[in-house]
Amino acid sequence: MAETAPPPQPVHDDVPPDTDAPPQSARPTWTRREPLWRHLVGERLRQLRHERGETLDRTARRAGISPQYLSEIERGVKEPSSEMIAAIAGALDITLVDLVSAVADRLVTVQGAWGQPTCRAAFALAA
Amino acid sequence: MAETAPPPQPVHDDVPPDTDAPPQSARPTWTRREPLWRHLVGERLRQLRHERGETLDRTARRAGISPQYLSEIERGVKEPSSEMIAAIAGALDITLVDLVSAVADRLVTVQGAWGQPTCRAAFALAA
DNA sequence: CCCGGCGTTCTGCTGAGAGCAGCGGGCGCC
DNA sequence: GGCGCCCGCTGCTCTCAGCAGAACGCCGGG
Repeated sequence: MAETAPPPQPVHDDVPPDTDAPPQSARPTWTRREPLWRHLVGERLRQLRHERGETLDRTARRAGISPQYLSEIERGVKEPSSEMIAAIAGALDITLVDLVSAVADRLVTVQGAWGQPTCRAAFALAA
Repeated sequence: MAETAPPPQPVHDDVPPDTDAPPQSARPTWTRREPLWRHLVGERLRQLRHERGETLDRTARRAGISPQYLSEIERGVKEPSSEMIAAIAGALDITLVDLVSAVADRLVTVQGAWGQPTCRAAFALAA
C-alpha cells in the first residue's frame, strides 16, 4: 500500500448480527446507520431465492459458484463482483434490471418508514 | 484457483467504446446485451458528478481516492467495493439509497424504450 | 508557439481479499 | 439416531483493487 494516500476509512460500522438468529430471520445484515451495497444486494438475493423456494446449494450450483460463497454473499460478508451478481441473478431467473430495481425498492421501503412512497405505491395511486 | 469449480464464465461481453468519443459523451460504457453492475453504477456516478458541476479530481479528493481510480470506476473499468461506492456517494452528497434508486431509474429508462414507465412517470400519473 | 485545466491511458507495484475446499457445528424435522 | 439446510472457521492460491508516476489528448486562452 502506497504511503501517500491512506485508504478511505470505512464510512460505516459493520456490526454483524447475532449469530443466534435463525437463518430464515428477516433481520437485516446491518445494525447501524446505512447499509453498504453488498448488504443490500445480498439480502435481496436471499429474499428472491426464498421466494422461489430454492436452496442455497441449488442456486449456487446453478450460478456456478460454491454454496458457502453464495451464503457469504447473501449475508454481505463478501463483496461480489459484477459478474458474480449477474451469474446469481441469472440463476434466480431475474435480470440485473429487475434485481437493482428490487434492491432500490427495498431501500425505499426501509428508509421510507416516515412516509416516502415506493414505486408500487405510486402506481397504485395512479390506478 | 482451485481445480474443482471453474470460475463462472463472463455472462456478457465487455466491449469498450471508441476511445475517440468525447469524455462528455452520453454513450454508455457497454455496447452489447446487458451491462454489468459496475457499468451502471459508474455511469450514474459520472452523471451525478456532472450534474453537480464537479471535476473528477475534486470529487475524487473529496471521496478520498485517486482521480485516476475514480475515472476507472466511472467508466466501469474497475470494480468498486461497497465502501468505495459509499465514499463516492458521500462526496457527491447523495445517499446510497438515492444512488441505487437512481441506478434503477436509469435501468428502467433504458430498458423501458418500449413503454415501461418510470417512477417519476408514475407519480405524475398519480398527481 | 506557449500555458493551464481536465480527463484518459499506460506501466508497474503491493497487499488485500475474492473464491474455493475441507471440516465441524447448530438447528429443525422425521 | 438420521437427514437437510445453513453458518463459521481455517487455510490456500491467485487475481486484482487501488495507487503512483508518467505520458498523452483535447480544449481554451494568451
